[in-house]
Amino acid sequence: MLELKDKSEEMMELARRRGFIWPSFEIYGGVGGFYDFGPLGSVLKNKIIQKWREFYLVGENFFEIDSPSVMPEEVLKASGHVDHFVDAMVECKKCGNSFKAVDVAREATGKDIEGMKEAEMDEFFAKNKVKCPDCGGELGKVFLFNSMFRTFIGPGSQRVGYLRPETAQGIFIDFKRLQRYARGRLPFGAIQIGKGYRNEISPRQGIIRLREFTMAEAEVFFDPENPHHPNFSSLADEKIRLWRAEDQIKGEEKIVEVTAREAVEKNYIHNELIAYYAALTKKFLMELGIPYEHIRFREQKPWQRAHYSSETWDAEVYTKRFGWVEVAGIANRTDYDLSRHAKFSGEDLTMTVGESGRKIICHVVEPSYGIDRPLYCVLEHAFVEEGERKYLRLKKWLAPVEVGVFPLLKRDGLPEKAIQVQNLLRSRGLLADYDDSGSIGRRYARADEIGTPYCVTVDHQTLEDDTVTVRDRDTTKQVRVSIEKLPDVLTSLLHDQINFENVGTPVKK
RNA sequence: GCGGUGGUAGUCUAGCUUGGUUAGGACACGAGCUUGCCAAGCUCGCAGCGCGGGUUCGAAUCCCGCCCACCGCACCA
Repeated sequence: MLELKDKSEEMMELARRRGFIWPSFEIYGGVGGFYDFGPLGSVLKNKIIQKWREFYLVGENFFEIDSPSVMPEEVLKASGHVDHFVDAMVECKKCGNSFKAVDVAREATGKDIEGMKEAEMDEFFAKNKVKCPDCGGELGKVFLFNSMFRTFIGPGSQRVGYLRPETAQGIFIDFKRLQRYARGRLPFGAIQIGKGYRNEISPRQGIIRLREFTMAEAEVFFDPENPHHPNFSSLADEKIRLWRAEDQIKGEEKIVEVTAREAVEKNYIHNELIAYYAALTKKFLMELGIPYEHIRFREQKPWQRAHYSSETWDAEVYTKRFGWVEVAGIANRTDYDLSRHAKFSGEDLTMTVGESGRKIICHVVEPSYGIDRPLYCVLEHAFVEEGERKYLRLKKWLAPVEVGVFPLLKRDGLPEKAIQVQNLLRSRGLLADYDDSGSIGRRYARADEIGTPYCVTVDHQTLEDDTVTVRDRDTTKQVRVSIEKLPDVLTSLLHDQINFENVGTPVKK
């Protein structure tokens, strides 16, 4: 176990050193829960987002929108976040420390006061003569700490706003226009990719718990009388591993492996759309390079669910560092959000369906993904050690540098030729980096470390016949390819469309 | 938030106990030489005591506060 932890620490050190992930505000000492993506991390992150768009924008044919991160208070009152996104706290009048009211009560009296109103908590503390757990001082009144970042819109601090805790609300707000855009089609989906903000009391676990993070969310609107996905059959036979709430409650770590169809038939998952998106999520994660056995879906127990959810399945990925990590959640949000926004805004958010002209409030199934967490999982799973050789075995298409271009020697015109090759590759849309520093072996090692799948080397033979060697990261084998064919060959290789052995003449070591 | 441990170049680290060193090394990085394919070698170079205060003639070293990281607890809608 210790050894495994060292390995993931080594991976994080690599990520920091080579420009994937950096602590934010570092020269001012840093602030917990915030991270920057460096040059390589940014590309990697964007590639993950691009893949997600392939799944949801292209594959599902959903509508993408982009709405503000700052939201006026009314929106989040309606959504329930102002009231439910909170912790009750007490502050000591003497030493000034703040504590969770529930914890202080449990520590002092052994009683659970979860669910009480603030006034009831005040009464409870007074009756039980509860003092500050740190200094024994008098406790102040219970107050609610909301985990949303609060701000003001405009000068004069009149209008309260919050940084959005989820991108989803932006979609619900636009429902009227979206359903018109969909021209009556149901189900239809809308997606949004962007930052979300949660003012965590104590962020931990590096990039796993951030105060500002990127999420990719889809809201699938459907008629509650017809909760079917038109393409369910295309994923019905996909296998998924489920950890049901029932088994969790029994204390059993029992995983049932079923197809999406069986999950619905056996009533493990109570909604076909959820089963469909679970299967799609599994495919997405595997596409990023997460192995099947390291993916499971955990059903949230009733009391764990968000205030808006009637059923939630979390997609979890196994990591050495943090154990099972939630990377996506698929929730049945019912008509909660639309009903609430209809009520609070006074707008009609119903939709008319079918020949009967039936008016319905759409129900919503929400597949909601983090981007930062899967990115961590991708890095951790990609990091391999083969003796002294340590490198990222990233999926080829995911690598932030796709090709390294090296002159074998720094003379005889080889650097100039290599730069020409690099320019050719970049002009064809490939992320190609040039490196002429140190021995050729060192350069291969540098490239391997950041997961560069192919390295092209220009040697003396290049000057004679315009061919170069192409080296495969995983096997270190080389083939000789003509420069003319190089862009197409590399592009095909990156998308696993051809076999490395078949792209050119093998080079003897 | 609580308790514990820690913070010295890009990275890993010596020095801290017992205050006074030009703060040492290794790797990495850069320049040059060398090098016809997998972290070779040589020369030179860049670069550091988390932040703020205090004690002291003098602080990387002692004291206080803060920040950050790691472990455990709690939290994770």
